[in-house]
Amino acid sequence: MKIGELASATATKVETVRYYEKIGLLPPPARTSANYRAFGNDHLARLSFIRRARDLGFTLEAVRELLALSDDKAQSCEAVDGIARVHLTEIDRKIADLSALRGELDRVIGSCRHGTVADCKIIETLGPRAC
Amino acid sequence: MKIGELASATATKVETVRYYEKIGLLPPPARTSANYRAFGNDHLARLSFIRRARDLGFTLEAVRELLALSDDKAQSCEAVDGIARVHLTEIDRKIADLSALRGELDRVIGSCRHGTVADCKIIETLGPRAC
DNA sequence: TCTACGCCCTGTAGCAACTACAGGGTCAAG
DNA sequence: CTTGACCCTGTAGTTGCTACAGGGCGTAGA
Repeated sequence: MKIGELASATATKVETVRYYEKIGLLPPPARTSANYRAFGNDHLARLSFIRRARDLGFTLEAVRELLALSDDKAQSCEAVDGIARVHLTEIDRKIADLSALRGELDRVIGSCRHGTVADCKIIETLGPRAC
Repeated sequence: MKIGELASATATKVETVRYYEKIGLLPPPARTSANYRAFGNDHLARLSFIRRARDLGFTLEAVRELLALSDDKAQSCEAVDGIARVHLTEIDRKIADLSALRGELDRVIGSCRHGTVADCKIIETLGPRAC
């Protein structure tokens, strides 16, 4: 399988595949006589794994750990569960932060009286004399 | 005012202040004979503005626009309102995305039976044969 | 056979928004 | 007179890609 085929099979860009190889997330594939990368089904499986984990918001570092864990089938999956739970906590924190921010921004926008910038409540809120 | 004082007065790191100057967000201040930056109250006000806008999640590019608008006091504040509304929409989208992701991750974690990696539902979900 | 086109290769630089050095200079206190 | 805290410039690192530049390969049509 050439890099373009692998990329389209996993909805990834060609450059991203090469990037994953460069940072050691994908093992270097065999090469054809023309020095083209020749990927196998193991690469397809691994890249699919990476993409799904990324879609779930895991960082590349977390993906790297998950891949290492998934290679050791006999191990208990506590570590896997732990990584996922830490990630969930982070997402919860982000949602909370964004919601608070949303509320404040909404308040700021609501105070706009659509006059000139001189009386703009939004600018005033940001300025040093407000608050 | 020296850079350290300005930084601590605005809860900013010294390097960040220098960075804002470098990218033209803060005007270059006067210098002392020892070549130390000497900031005035205008700098303090401007940096406070920048920090508040950043805390509300505006990008530096948006902050740059807001600063430009706030300098033109006679202008209508429609543009300001517009920038804020666009930003609010983006935040709403981010919250929705994160919430969807959170739900999926929660489901994945809930399926974990705490056995070995070989039977781990989390790993399975990420792998190519699941789903 | 030529050539045009699409794919492939490497390597480097760019994005946001900082952060962290390295390698120096200055200044006030003890 | 030395110690330590602060200041300076400039460069490189962070995350996760993305976008070239400048070349090579392979196949289909004229």
